Amino acid sequence: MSSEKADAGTGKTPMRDALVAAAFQLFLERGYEQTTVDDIVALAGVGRRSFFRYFPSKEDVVFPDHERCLADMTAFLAEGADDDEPVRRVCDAARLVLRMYAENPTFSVQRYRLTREVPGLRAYELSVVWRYERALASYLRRRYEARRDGTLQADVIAAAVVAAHNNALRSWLRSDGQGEASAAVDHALAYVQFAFGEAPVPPAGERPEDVVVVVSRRGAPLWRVVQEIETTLGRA
Amino acid sequence: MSSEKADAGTGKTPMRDALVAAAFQLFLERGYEQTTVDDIVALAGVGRRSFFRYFPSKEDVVFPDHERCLADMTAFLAEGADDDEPVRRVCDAARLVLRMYAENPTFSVQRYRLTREVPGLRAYELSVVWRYERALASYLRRRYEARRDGTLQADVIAAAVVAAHNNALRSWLRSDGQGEASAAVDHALAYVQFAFGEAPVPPAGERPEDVVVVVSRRGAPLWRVVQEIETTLGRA
DNA sequence: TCCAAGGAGTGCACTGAGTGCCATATGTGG
DNA sequence: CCACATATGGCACTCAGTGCACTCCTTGGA
Repeated sequence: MSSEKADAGTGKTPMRDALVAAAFQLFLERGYEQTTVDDIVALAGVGRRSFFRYFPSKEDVVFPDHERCLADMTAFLAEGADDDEPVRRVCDAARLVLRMYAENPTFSVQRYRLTREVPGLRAYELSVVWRYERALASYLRRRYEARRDGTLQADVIAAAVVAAHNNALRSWLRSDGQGEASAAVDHALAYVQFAFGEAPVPPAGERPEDVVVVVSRRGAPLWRVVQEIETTLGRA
Repeated sequence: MSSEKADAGTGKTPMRDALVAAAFQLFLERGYEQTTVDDIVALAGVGRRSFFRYFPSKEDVVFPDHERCLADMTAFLAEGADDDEPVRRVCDAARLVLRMYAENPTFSVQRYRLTREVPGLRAYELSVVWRYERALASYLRRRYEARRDGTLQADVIAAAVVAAHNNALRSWLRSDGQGEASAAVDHALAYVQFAFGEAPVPPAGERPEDVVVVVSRRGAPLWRVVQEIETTLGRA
């Protein structure tokens, strides 16, 4: 009905936005810990109680859009429940987070500076990242149910994807949001995808028949063989 | 001198231990959030102010030994600054953490249950784990300075090692500390070591000459070759 | 034996985050 | 005009954490 909240789920409200704006203004000019919730609500011209209606804690106002992004990621993974290449799927899911950061470069950079300085915010960010990681891991766990060590692989790959994503994201944030963020993230994720045995975006024109391999001693452990290949190709 | 603190660095004092004991007794019988710092100091029979002398926050009393363990890990990595196989080194560093957990199985299991239930403690644990991960990552960053994408690889491998370690550790904790923890962790870490191209403990008797590989088209990308090998060996 | 000096522990008052409860608008449909 | 729900505000309270000053107690020296 038209009487429902027009922005159900998105979490966008004039009040909410006003609080975020007031909070960041003060955080940037005095610092996070030097700003009390009373300061924020005073500047926003609202009651103190309303702040905690919109944000369960003072830290939450710094990450106003992660809740929505996490929901997006969960939905994205749910619709790819039968993707052929699960690792690629979680990499694409990670790109959703990057996209959110890239939508507001200046805001993201400001927030990055804050979280780097303030230990409390860094800790809070960890718990946010942890939820993304768990979302990726539980997707992979479902996909790897049949495998031996499926949950182990799921956890490790999820952690690797998150680490690669964050490595690229942070280097982009450190450069004040200059340049193309997605290129760096693509590169980082391709590394992970390769390490865990899925092909990164297959270079067109490259067909299975193009590579012929002969291996002696079929019982040899895979790691030995790979080592040998690397030497043969001169990439060690 | 004999006048120095007898336990410099270890953080062990009668007072500290008494506080930890009192805290856990109350946490287990009433729950973490239902226990105030005043309750703890009352039970321990000490002044409230003393609590915060030994523990910067209420959460810290739940992880009384991680500070020391982190220092041990840093030292361990420092003395292996020229190890031939950095990945193995960080895996061994991770085993130090496992050892700390395994030294007090019942305590570790109790703490595990607490951290699983209480969101605040889970968040705090994340920041502890994060410090371990950063220690591993900065070791690897130094070792990989020369490599292209050295910091990326360092971050990803550190995250993978931590994830593998935690996967095995948690499954051990879930089983009430039954069985041999180190076996599961060894298995998990071997997976990571393999995925990132270092050989896990080389099966004795296995020599480079045992494996002969012939590859056509030396220009082919490594991932394609590995894929082919896997199919050839029937492990896909 | 007496006297500094320093550290360990304590008491007290204060700030600030977060919560529960109730009062007050501000609609909305009957 | 009346229920009724929903958004907001005010107030009082709990509790974590901090700064400061005070009391011991130990140790070492004269």
